[in-house]
Amino acid sequence: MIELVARRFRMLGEPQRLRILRALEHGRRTVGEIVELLQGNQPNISKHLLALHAAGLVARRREGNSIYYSIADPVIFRLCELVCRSASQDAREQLESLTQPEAPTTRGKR
Amino acid sequence: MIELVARRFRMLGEPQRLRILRALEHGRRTVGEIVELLQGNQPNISKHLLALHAAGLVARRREGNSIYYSIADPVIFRLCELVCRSASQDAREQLESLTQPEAPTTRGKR
DNA sequence: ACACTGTATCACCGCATGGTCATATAGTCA
DNA sequence: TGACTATATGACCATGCGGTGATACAGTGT
Repeated sequence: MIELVARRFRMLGEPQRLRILRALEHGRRTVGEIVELLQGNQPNISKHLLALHAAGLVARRREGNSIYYSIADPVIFRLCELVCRSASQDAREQLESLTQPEAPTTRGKR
Repeated sequence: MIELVARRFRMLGEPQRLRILRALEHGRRTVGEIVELLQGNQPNISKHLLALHAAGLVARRREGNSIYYSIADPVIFRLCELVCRSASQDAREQLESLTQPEAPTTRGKR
């Protein structure tokens, strides 16, 4: 169980994959489109897409000669939003504690 | 930005770290307590705790000779719950599609 | 100062994984 | 069938990272 959850998180733990998911946020895209969009090289993108597909995060559909990928599990974006918010807040606090070393607040001591 | 988010996800992408976080879910614990609880070896646990601390996910407080770690960012558990739900649902669907290869439903084709 | 406990650090190994190039495969069209 | 496009696969390298044992460091009590 824990292993499964960890695998999912690991899937989201690569910047390139996050970029790919973001590229799919507003609709399906073919491999080629994503490659061009991210300025990546084709085998790399393809590999990541296959991994995401194996993890059940994206769906895959052949159409003619191309293959369209799309988000299969929208929960992804909620996850990213949560992490994003929390991370940016964290960064802000760290900045504060750097600029004003004296901070007798309750929630410091990180 | 994306790099930061990815780093957070990667932090959650190791089973051992998830176990550590779970051990902290209901309150702070010392390193030794966690080591004993997870049957791990001390340097390993210590390393993970330091990493989690550097990532801002756990807080750290010295008390006498021991060091207490605690959850710094409860959003972690919301993340885990979301992933957990989605993962288990996914697993269920995969099972279904294995047992009944004929599934003319709308949401198949994964 | 010494012994003792708890935690962190160092050095090392092994492995999983991302990036990349070359190449294979599937599909389309003539 | 053959040429062409789109995607996947294989082989390879480099590297990041987790696990582990030995050891250093910090705090406490005597």
